[in-house]
Amino acid sequence: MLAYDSMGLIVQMVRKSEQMLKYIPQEIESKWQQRWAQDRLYEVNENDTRPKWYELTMFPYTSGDLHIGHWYAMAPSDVHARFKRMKGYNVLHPMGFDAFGLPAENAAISRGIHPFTWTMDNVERMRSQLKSIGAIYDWRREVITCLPDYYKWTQWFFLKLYEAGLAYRGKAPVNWCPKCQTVLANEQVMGEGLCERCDSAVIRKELEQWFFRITAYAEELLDFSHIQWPERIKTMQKNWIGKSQGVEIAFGLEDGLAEGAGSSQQEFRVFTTRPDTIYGVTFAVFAPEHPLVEQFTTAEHKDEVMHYVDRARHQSDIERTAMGRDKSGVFTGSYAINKLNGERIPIWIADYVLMSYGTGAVMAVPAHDERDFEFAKRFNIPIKVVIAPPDWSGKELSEAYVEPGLMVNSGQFDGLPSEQGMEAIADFITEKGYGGRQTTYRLRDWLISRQRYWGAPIPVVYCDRCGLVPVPAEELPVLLPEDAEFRPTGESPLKYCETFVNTTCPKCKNAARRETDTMDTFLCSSWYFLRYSSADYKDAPFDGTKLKYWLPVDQYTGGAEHATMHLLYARFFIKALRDLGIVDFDEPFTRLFNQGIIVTEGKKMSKSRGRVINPDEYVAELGADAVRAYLMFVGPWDQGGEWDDRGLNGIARWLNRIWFLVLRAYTEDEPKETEIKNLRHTTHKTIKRVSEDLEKFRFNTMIAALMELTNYLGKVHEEGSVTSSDFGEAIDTLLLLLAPTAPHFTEELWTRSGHPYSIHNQPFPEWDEGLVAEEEFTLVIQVNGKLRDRVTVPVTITEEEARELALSRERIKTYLKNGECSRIIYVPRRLVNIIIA
RNA sequence: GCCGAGGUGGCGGAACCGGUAGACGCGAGGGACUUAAAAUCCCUUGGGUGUUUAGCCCGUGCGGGUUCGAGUCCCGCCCUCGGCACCA
Repeated sequence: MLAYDSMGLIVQMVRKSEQMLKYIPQEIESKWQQRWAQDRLYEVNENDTRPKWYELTMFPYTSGDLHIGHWYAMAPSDVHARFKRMKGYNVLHPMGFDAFGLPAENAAISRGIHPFTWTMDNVERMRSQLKSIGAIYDWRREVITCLPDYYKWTQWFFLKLYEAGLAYRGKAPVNWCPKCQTVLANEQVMGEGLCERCDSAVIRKELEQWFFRITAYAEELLDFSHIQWPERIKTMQKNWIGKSQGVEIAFGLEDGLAEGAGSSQQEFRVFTTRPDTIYGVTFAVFAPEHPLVEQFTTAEHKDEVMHYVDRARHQSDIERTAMGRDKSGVFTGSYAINKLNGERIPIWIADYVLMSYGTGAVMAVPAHDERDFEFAKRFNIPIKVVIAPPDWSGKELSEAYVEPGLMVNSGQFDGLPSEQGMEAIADFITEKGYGGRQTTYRLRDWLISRQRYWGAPIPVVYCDRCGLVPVPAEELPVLLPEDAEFRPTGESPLKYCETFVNTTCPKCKNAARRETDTMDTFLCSSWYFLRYSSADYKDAPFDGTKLKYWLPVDQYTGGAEHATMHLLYARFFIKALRDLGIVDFDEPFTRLFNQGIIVTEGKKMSKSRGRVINPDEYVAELGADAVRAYLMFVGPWDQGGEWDDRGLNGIARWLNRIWFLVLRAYTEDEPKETEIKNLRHTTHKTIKRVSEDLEKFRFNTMIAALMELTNYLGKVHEEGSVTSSDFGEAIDTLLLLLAPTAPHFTEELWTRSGHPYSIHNQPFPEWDEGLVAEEEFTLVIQVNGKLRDRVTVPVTITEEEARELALSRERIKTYLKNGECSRIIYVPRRLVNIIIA
């Protein structure tokens, strides 16, 4: 036995030598990354006996540097993919770049760099940053959407959809900046309806553009029964598609008022979800841009109406529909006839009616619609109650009554509850031939035209003789000209690029002009996940055999901000391809998980506010593994989290403790059976927790479980209370459980502790339910629902024993003195609650 | 306004199906080691009270309710974040 003093000295010396053993990530991370790449450890192929698992992360836009938000998306999904890999799946987890789009063009305009150069420089930088994550990306499959090898097929898909009648040209009002000569996305229109680039007033302009007929799939897109997606996202898509059922009904136009062009129309149609209120119609309203407006406006109102229409056209959608705005409108001088009661009602135009929804005209029922009520009040139009509110005395309403009720003032339908009235009137209208039941969607067709350079050119030619001619597939790709000029005006460079515009007609070989619009980048991202299956395939967008093997995507992860755009477009695209016989599945992404956003100082990171965390310096200092683990620890992945360097230090300390634990010699000191049993129990419980957490993306609690195991093993190490082999087994388990999270760190420790390379080819540990099972539990004893005592008891305890034990406890007895025990509640494996009156 | 998510210590967050609130980590305080600092290790850490290793009271945004028992369920509010915006 050593004396205490010298014992202390030895401990000191050991501690000192440990410091020399310190975990230095810089020495191991690049080493293993190189080794894995050299050994093609993560390259995957189709000839594999394991079941396939396609785990996809939304590819990043090539905006510049990768920031911590990218890591927050990439690292946890890689952990999940690695977990699946260790669980015995043949895992495809690819990476690529969404490379077309506005920012590249803006950089070109403001800094004189060609968009291609700007984008590819960003790709280079982002790729090397991505490599530092230590993910299992199979880089042979990289996809970059702005390369001709890729966009050739984007164009090919366009042609396919065109042939199928799913792509068409049409006019659509858009946000148009007269100065920039470009269409603006809603988000590019600033508050007052000004262009974000040049501050000019944005107007609404009718432009001839290309559309995809996504509305043809509206009904099928509402069916989520074959995919496992978050409720949140499904609800958002449902609301976005906005199905509503009602009736379309014709109103007559009063004769003799129309003056305009020859064949004047005798009626018009409106859509309503409330046919039960049709007797309460006191006016009709048309959208200002409705084509009939000109026809039925009377001479004396012409000036006023034209003025209003013109004003509406100069307002953006945003401005026009801004909340809290007073209703505006003008009377046209014409009247319509309500066919059900023969009443004559004035026709107005107002900008609260949208041309893009329903028929562009509404029957207004001020008594039972808030907007119509407001409008009627403003212009002194009668308000006629046809659905009686409860306890209605026949008085005027102070606000619209929109709830169901009994029908009044409705002719033969009086007395019917409004729900029945809807059906009765719908039937009546159908019988009389006035109209019929109709389903309407809020969803509009997908506008894919962009008046910009940096996108895939729409492969179409306009010929004076042959008209619109699609470019034959063999002539693809229609290449973007390299020599386009970027003028600060923001005008579409293609329009002014003679060498691009001037071409020959594929049909008649005479001079013709190319379409100068390019395609929305959401098109590129609607099929990139197909390309990963065979990224270098030359004869088609993908190799059919490989596609069949990998697709659909088993697990997709990405931000919830894509709920109604990318995720909906991709679903549509796949359904369209399926109907064209190009793919044989219905949905692109079987499972979906949305991660939250990582914030600093409680706010979203934004480049403009200088609040962006760059991961590089943290990776350089503490290692990618620490950053990976930290990002998963900050909070539930779907809720995002707060970036705090101090928390990152905590993770680094934890990894250090594991480092010592594994490499420091273990000495047995009288191993005890109970301790060995306890060790196995704890280890297996952790395997279970970690496996279940990983499966469900609950990364934060998974890390906590591993920390607990580490702390426990630390104690065991100090006490030497189990055999060396038992301890070694537990350490191996810890490393295996940690391997998906900290791939470099665990590979180093795995090989250092004498195991053959590579830990990542090891199966994930399995737990033994028998070892997980508890032998004891803490029985809680409550009196009147308040915790008063607890005892550790065997799980085999019977109710009778538990009751007796509870009542026999000294502490409980003191409570029993104060009153009669009226009842005892026993919850197995939990508690005894004694009720004292 | 509507839809969705959320509100728990000084902070990030745990808590299965209604059953021990605060796991795990950060931060803070104290101690050990050190000439010193860093690093590391140990102890304490929701608030109050107390005879200070017992015990008791309060406590999960606010107000009610259901229940033997509520962070969890119900009703009514308040606040934060994300999305959508006159959809007939």
